[in-house]
Amino acid sequence: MINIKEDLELNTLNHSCAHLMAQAIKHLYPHAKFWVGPVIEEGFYYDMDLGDDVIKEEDFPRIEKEMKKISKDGKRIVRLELSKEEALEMFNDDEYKLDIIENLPENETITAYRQGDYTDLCRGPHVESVKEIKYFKLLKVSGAYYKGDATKKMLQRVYGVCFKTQEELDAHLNMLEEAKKRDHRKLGKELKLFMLSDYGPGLPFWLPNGYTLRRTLEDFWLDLHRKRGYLVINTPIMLNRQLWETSGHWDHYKEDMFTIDVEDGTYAIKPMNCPGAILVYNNELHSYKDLPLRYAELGNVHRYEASGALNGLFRVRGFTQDDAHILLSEDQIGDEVSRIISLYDEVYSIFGLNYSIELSTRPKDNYIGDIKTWDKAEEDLKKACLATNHSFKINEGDGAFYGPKLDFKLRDSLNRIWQCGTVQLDMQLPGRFNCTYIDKNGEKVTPVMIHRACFGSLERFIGILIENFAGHFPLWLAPRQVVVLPVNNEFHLEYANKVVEVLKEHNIKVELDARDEKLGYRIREAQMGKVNYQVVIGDAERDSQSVKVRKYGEAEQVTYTLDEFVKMLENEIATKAY
RNA sequence: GCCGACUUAGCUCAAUUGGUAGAGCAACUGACUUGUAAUCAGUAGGUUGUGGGUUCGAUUCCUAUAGUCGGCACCA
Repeated sequence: MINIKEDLELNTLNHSCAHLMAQAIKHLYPHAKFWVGPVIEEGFYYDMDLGDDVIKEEDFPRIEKEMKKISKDGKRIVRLELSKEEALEMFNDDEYKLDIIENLPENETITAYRQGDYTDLCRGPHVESVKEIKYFKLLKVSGAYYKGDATKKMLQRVYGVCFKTQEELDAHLNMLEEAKKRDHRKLGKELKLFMLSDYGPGLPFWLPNGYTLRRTLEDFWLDLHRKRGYLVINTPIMLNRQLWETSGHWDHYKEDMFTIDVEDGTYAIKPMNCPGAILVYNNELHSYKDLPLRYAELGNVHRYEASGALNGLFRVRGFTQDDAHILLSEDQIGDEVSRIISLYDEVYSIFGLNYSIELSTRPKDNYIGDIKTWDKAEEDLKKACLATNHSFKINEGDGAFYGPKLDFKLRDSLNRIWQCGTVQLDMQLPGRFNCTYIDKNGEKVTPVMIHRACFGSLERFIGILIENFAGHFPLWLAPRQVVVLPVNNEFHLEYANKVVEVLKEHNIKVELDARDEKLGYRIREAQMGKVNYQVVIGDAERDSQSVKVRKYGEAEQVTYTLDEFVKMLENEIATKAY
């Protein structure tokens, strides 16, 4: 992925391209008014108000043509310095620019950039002349709320990208095409991993291959957490409304919960697992000696997500969180968070995934608890990051109402960012549910709770894995590890069956493909199905009790004894190589 | 939820300005008996997402609705 932010020159070029696009649009839609047009990680966009007009993707060629024309014309880009008064005067017919100017400090010099017949309010910098802006492409158009506020008017946003050379632009567009081939929705269908139905938007169905992969992932997760001292539990899928009133969810998130009315009241399908874990904690009396108590749960939750938010496995209405709720004393927070981060490191590195950490701090208004506790908690999270050698970005005011959190962000094949892991400190819920433990002095004390999930949700994480591996999973995770192909059923089926039996005895996920088709045909299907190993059985193999093996994506054929092959597979599975 | 686009056979896609839906693959049947990415022939498969409307006639135009996709907003 090309990261424009890292290249200041490219950054400037893209910003200038946004102006060029605005100028072209202004030529074609003279009544157009422009809000803001910043550079983003990959290119730029510009938000605009076109009145009753609508720009569609089919209009892009027209706009690009106009942009090229302006670029060819080669006007210089001139920087203007204005006082606030002059700026207000210059843009007096544009309520959007006036809005920006009015919010600028009183005595600051305001700059605008002029290229030919187009002048835009802008901090700059820009390239010297529009003729430098040559290799660009408009990519997508969408609605975008004015000031990002859903209660305000919706503007139109056009996205584009600009490069210094045609080659770089082509490479970028080619990369976008390639990325589409890794799309988990496409691969999920092709490899028969999961499906979706109109009868349940956002409620994925796991097909045999996908479910096999998912179960492997779950087993891996369970083993890992038991080894790390977690107690694995399972709590009900729905619970009485009163519980959600106590937890605060009924007030805050009622609209997002699925509810069921029955004779003895209203039940809500759980949108999260924490209240269940707390009931488990409260089931017995605890001593300070027992802390931290780590309850882990693969918890199936449901949330009524906005229809427009749904997206393959990335954003769904029913999903399984690899959740854990850790109850501990305040002085244990730092150590525990460090343990959690190192666990995430271990897990993500097994899959070869890169991530970035964001620390979300106390919201401005909507928070519970005292500031001192918040500050301490935020400090604990920071220290844990530093202790485990991680840098982090701060998301000011983005924490949950009950506590600050660390979010672990992963990227999909299209470079979109998805939150997967999370570590959230909660100084509220244990109090609401009267959780206690007995301290050294025999006093009842309220513990702190950490909510944490490493994958985030199995659905989302598997979506990321599908894209990361482009559907070719490491052997330990692969739902289809080996396919055995007898050349001729009449002469080779018996030995092929024996090979299958032996592999099954060693828990290898093996299939026999003895269909009445040519070998080339079956090979092709095995390759397209991204089966890790294909084993051909013919005269030579039968006579020497061996197997001829070809690895997915490789041309080389290697002959092993059956025993060697089994050992090789077992070794590869054990090392989790990818 | 909002803005825009899309929805045709199991899958991937066609169908001139509105003229009555086609192909490849898959499936099924038969022949072929196969050595590393598609053997050949035949058969069957569709109320064009769904409901209204305009029209002599709608896959095509209008409208409502559902789903999907790209963003926006949201994401406990």
